[in-house]
Amino acid sequence: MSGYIVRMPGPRFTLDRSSPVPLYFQVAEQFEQAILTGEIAPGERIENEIALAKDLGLSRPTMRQAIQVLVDKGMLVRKRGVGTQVVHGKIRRSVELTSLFDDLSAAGQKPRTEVLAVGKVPAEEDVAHELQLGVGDDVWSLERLRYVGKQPLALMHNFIPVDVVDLDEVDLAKTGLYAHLRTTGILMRVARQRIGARGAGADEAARLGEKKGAPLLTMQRTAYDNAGRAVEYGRHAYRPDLYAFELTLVDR
Amino acid sequence: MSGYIVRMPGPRFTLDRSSPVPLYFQVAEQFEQAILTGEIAPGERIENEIALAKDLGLSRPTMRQAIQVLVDKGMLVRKRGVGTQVVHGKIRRSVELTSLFDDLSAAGQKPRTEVLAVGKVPAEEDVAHELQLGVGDDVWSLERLRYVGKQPLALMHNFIPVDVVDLDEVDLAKTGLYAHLRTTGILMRVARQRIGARGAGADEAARLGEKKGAPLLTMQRTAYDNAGRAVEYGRHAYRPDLYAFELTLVDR
DNA sequence: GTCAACCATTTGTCCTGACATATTGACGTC
DNA sequence: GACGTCAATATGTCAGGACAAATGGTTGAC
Repeated sequence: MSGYIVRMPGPRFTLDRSSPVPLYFQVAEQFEQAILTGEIAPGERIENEIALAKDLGLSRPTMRQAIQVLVDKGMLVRKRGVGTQVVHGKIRRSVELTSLFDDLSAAGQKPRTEVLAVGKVPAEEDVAHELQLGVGDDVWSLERLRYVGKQPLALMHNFIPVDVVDLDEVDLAKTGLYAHLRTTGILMRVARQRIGARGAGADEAARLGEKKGAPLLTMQRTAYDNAGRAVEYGRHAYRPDLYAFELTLVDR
Repeated sequence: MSGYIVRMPGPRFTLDRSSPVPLYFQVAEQFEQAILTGEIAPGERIENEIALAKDLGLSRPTMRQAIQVLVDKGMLVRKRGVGTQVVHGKIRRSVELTSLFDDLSAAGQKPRTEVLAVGKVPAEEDVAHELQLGVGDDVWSLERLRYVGKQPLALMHNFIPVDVVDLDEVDLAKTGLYAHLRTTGILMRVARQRIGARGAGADEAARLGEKKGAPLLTMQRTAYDNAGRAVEYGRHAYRPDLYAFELTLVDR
């Protein structure tokens, strides 16, 4: 035998076939836990698909689907003829379809949001173009300033078509915009982002506690729902000393 | 019947079963072409999986796999009980495991690279950490300045473990670093990136034709090969008026 | 006329089975 | 001892079938 073989005949992997959670997902979740806790070490090979499937009483396609989930997340790497092993390096969360509010909440920090302005405005040309509307059509305009502790972190400006949601009755200081959209049944499936940088304007600088011309990290995002309809367009500016985008790329 | 049904019984979809290219990939490629050329319009529903599989003489799993490729790219959206349709909005390339050189070449522009310094240096702490080496171990250090036309665009600093590749005999002014790594059999499968911004230092500013303190877009990337071994760590700075990162996020 | 229940459609999940292909190590020959 | 060949192993691809679940329209009852 070459090198050490694997543990993980799956001593405490449990499957609930009566659960509505798909089997492949149950397996993927438990594998992810085992990797994150270090129970399966980085670089370690896991057992082959067929044996794993047999151990868990699953078919090979289902087992493959479970492994694929983690491969897509960049936690596992497959090598034909060799096996599947855990990637080295600490795992970072990849960019997902969530907002900064979710990010910070998950990180255990205390984000605070100040709503600067909410209201309906006629869409300018770029907004109309991104949201697939006509120039001058009414859209919600939402400007917010986000803090972490006492530090201003991000200046966010969102535009939403008026027929998507009604923002008047929402306390956006307490609820994240994306969280609210989710509760109303708006599911965002695809988003296109553009990340760049530029110098701060005078007004931005004042809001963010920076000087005019100070470097800002910028992000523009257009999000689309299930039906391919554009539901949100946002232009945001971040203080680069407090925020950065991390992402994991996987080549397939 | 609701709405219009679909074209695309696949008049000129061709499959080559003797080709080494997987069938699902052949189908995905031709579908992608049809979408990019507008032959299948945004918002349009495509035929259901079973009918498509039958038309092309494939099994449903294979057909699903083909569609999944495009769903992962954010070009198609599936809805259970309804069907699969083309996403609205123009499709942008998502971030992939390629370098700026590839990006610009593909865009038809003429990138030029000036090699500022190549050599072996002892790894500093952060470099050693990212590359899973000891502090002081020799690594290749590669500094390059990239131009588009006469405009300096990016200042790039890469670090590569000495046992991964020999950079002495390579003309890095003509060959992209990633392209060279690929030709030597180094395949990068996973990369973790961090995108941020900061003000330019005096030396950077001079190199990039900017003023000291001017906003720069920064990217740090650590790439891992098949075996999960760290093969490259790079710290790069971009002129934000000439470059931005675009990416497509897909929620699954 | 309104609303609930039903049903057809379509994707989601899961199974069994088979063969192809890349990789690695062991064996055997020179 | 060095090198090429072969076999074992593991993932990659593909087929065909079955049932579950969500969606949206239609039908029927009130």
